[in-house]
Amino acid sequence: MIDPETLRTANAWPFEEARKLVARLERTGKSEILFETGYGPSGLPHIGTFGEVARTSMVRHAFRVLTEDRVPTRLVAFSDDMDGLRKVPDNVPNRELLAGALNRPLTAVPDPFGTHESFGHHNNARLRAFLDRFGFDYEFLSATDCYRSGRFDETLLAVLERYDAVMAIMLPTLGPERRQTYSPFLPLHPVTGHVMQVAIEERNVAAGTIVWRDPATGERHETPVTGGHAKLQWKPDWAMRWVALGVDYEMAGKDLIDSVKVSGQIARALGAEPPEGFNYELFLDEAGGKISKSKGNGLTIDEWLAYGTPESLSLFMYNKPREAKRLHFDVIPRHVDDYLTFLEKYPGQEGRLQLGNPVWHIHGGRPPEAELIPSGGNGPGTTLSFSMLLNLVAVANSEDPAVLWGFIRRYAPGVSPQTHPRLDRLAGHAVRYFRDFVRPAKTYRLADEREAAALRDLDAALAGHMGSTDAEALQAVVYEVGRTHFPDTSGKSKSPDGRPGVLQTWFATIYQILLGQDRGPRFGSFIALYGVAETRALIAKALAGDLLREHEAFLAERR
RNA sequence: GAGCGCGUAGCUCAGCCGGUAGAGCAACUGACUUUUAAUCAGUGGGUCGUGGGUUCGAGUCCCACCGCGCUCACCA
Repeated sequence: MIDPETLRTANAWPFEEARKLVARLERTGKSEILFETGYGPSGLPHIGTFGEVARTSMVRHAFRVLTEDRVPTRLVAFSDDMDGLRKVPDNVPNRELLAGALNRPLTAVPDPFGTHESFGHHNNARLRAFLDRFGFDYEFLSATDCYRSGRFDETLLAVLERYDAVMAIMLPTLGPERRQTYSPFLPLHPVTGHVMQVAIEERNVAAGTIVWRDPATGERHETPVTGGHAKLQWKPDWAMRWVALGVDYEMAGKDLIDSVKVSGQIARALGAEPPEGFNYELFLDEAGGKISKSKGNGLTIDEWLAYGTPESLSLFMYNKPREAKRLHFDVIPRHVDDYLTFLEKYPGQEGRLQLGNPVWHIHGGRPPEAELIPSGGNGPGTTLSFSMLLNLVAVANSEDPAVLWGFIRRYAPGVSPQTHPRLDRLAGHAVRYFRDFVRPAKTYRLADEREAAALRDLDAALAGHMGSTDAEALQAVVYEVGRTHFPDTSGKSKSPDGRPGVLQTWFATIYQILLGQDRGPRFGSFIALYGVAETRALIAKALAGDLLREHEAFLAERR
């Protein structure tokens, strides 16, 4: 139970939104609150779809807490699947199948994947699978079902009746030539099944029909506006849907600000109050420029989830929805770590701060306990950060999680995938990050004669330590070999017993030739964890030029 | 043209209901008994875009201006 005063002053944005709904409830006397998110099924669900549903769910949760769950709420994911197919998407198979179905409602277009009743049904199923994957609580609604079942009929007839008022709102928003043929109703052609964009010649309010002419044949048709024989044009459609379903809240991107305004006016013309709204900012690409679908500079949800957790993505969506934010790979590690930090801080916060903590909103008020690792003292421990993991993977120089875990355990004794399953998943993300960003950036080179001789000596010296995991002893071996081949004669560095030290060149050599990078781990520790035999094999491959060849093959394969 | 947003340390950004500016990274110093990764401790660094206003007090609220970005004006 949260203190009412704390709730009243909670100023996280989902609460600000929820308060708008409380006020609306008092105004309208409604007995439930309906949230809607829209989806256009001519494409697959994407990261924006996730963001809209996630954010709406956060508002919904804040509202439920604010009203102590005394007001029922629903979230409808509405698919605009009666929309006509405008062009053939280029990311589907059997494109010729779609080419023959242009202008037909998406639910009357064959499924190019051959798995569902129609293209619209296919994408609807993908949407639901997508939302289910994240555990969202929602009801799915199909526009086609709503139109056909008669659920929209009453409101459609109201649009017909108030046709002039709707036109008066729409016409000023249109260009001169579009004005000539504009109609809020789009009849379905009785023969071709096409969604027709034609002028309405007559309308018969009593019969509930519109009369139009087929531009191709000149034939006159009279079509009922009800029963799925006609649909509405975009903005009137949105308004009609709000009115018919009783939508109280719907977010939209900033690109839809004008549409929201116009649809709101239409909703009022139909005698209803438009829903409360919220305009979120669009995402930017790597360079802060706009995201263009054709350029493909956006980030897909799968890409995010390859390197980051779903919670980190939720955090990204929670943060500053009104600001344009860069949505690119490089923001992922930070969001993963910010999430971990918020989660760790949560239990120690007082209620007021907890309500402003993103994890409260991300987890519906019940964030899980943080996975801590021993911090040495008697304290509760600390979170192993993702940036640290990324460093450890780079140090481990391996895509094998077991090797990575070797390094993790060295840092945090007693920790394992069994005791820290979420850390294990993070380790998986770190490995992928290594593979896709760190490894490609490596540049191996061949050893020259002097370096090759040194490496051969190192190999021979290591032969006497097979099986050793003594990092210090192994480090001493590395230094001893270095002293022979790369002595520091300047006198600046010395060994503990006063002999000459080793040039940094020796270590640079090791890293550049064996690891393909300029810097690296303390090499004795690396050998201890990586294995003496494995290290010797690594040296052999380097001397044979295989590391360089393999890396070039790896790079070539990625292209 | 209309609308939305941004401008705070070298970089990326936090700054809630106004109360003398913070983090991460980078840099620098030191510790970890041998100049390397990591880790830990510490240091330096900011006219808070500009100009006004409200206020005892403004990064924070209001107005104007400058700069930057995006969106909409055809389709959903």
